[in-house]
Amino acid sequence: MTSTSAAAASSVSASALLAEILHSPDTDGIGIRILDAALAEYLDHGLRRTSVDDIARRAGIGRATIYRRFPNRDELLQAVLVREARRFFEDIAAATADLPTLAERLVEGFVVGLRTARQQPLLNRMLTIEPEASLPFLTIHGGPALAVVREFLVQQYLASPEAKAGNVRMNPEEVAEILVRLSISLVLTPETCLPLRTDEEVRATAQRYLAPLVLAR
Amino acid sequence: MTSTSAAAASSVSASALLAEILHSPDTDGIGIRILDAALAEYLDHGLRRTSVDDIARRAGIGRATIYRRFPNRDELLQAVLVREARRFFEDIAAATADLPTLAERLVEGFVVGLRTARQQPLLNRMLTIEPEASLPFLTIHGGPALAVVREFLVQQYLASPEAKAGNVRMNPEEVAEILVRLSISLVLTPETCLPLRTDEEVRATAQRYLAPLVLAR
DNA sequence: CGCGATACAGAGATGCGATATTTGTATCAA
DNA sequence: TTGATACAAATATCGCATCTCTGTATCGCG
Repeated sequence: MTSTSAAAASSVSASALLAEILHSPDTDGIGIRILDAALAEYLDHGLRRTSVDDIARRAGIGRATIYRRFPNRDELLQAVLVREARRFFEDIAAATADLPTLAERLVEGFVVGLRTARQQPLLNRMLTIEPEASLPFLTIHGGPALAVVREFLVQQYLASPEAKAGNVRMNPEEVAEILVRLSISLVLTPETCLPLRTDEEVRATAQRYLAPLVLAR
Repeated sequence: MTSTSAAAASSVSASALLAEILHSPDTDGIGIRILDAALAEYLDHGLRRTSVDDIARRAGIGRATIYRRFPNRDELLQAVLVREARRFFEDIAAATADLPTLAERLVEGFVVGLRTARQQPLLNRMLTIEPEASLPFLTIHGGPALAVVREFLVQQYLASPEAKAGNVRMNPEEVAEILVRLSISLVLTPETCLPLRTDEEVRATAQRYLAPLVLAR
């Protein structure tokens, strides 16, 4: 293994990567079984200690079959991460789809995003058992990840009826980035004096400190 | 070397650690030479690859002398970090001492804090050459560091004339934590869409997005 | 044709002694 | 109080052998 890197996406633009995540091609039954097995192995033994053989055995298929779907080990990991990211985005989108105002989308997106990220099994498992591999992609090499989530939120904001009506003064990119940075920070360093234990607390805190960002400038 | 850890401060309270930093005993000439030499060695070769011998040779003193001032290798590192932290706090305090309002202190503290952190030689050097050692103390084990800076900012806010007058509605701890989390995030992941290139841009951005926090709730 | 199984070379990881360095303490003379 | 030296124990480092894994090719099979 040379890189363990799954965020080699640094070169492509954030919006291109986001599009790839949101419209990732549906794989067939075997493809899903491979991704499921890979995810399970990653959770059990980490990225480092998971071999393609382990995944194949868990999926009950031949190792060659995996190489027929995925160019190499790293791209398989990439595919697993893309799927998790898509699920993450779908959760947020589902929770904010019916909200008309920008402020509501912002607050609820933060609530659901933070909760989902905090509960994300793979993310949290990697942070605890393989921080040396995962931390860099959320910090010093976190530009791409940050940009993708930011662009997704921008998309969500711009899709709101209020935004479509055209009376929005805030800069969606900038506000989104602030929210994403705070969320990442809270996932990486959960110890906080902010009331963020329950969803209700998160909502109230976001209401108080983040909702006003809609009016900035 | 067993820990490389300098943030073993997890057990002591943040305010106690802050007091230790702000009122760290002034060392004599030799003590300063040791700290200077240690800092220089850390910058040149990193924490991992610097031995007590290296530091002694650079300081032009005997190795035993170092052990007479500092219990062990780790506490020497600790002392260097405490001194850097004190300088960092002093920079912020000096820049905001004459500012009467809470909002001004908040904005200028952010401007100076971000600039100073971005330019901090040791911090940036460690993040680039030894991320595996430094990243955890700003992320998964970043609670203590976060709390110390937060408590310092709270102290700064409460020292403002406006706060002393008693008409402050905001929760200083919570607002401070948001600022610190954003600052750390920006240092760890400099890639941003926010206008934060020059001091003027940082000030304007803080004015727009952070100053309103004073009025929260 | 896609799958599972097998074989294979090259790369990379792992384990393990031997060696060298470093740590922390003690002791000495200046 | 300092610098120099000595010392044992703990770590780090290195070389080397071994093993595992990756990625590709090739087979027979349903």
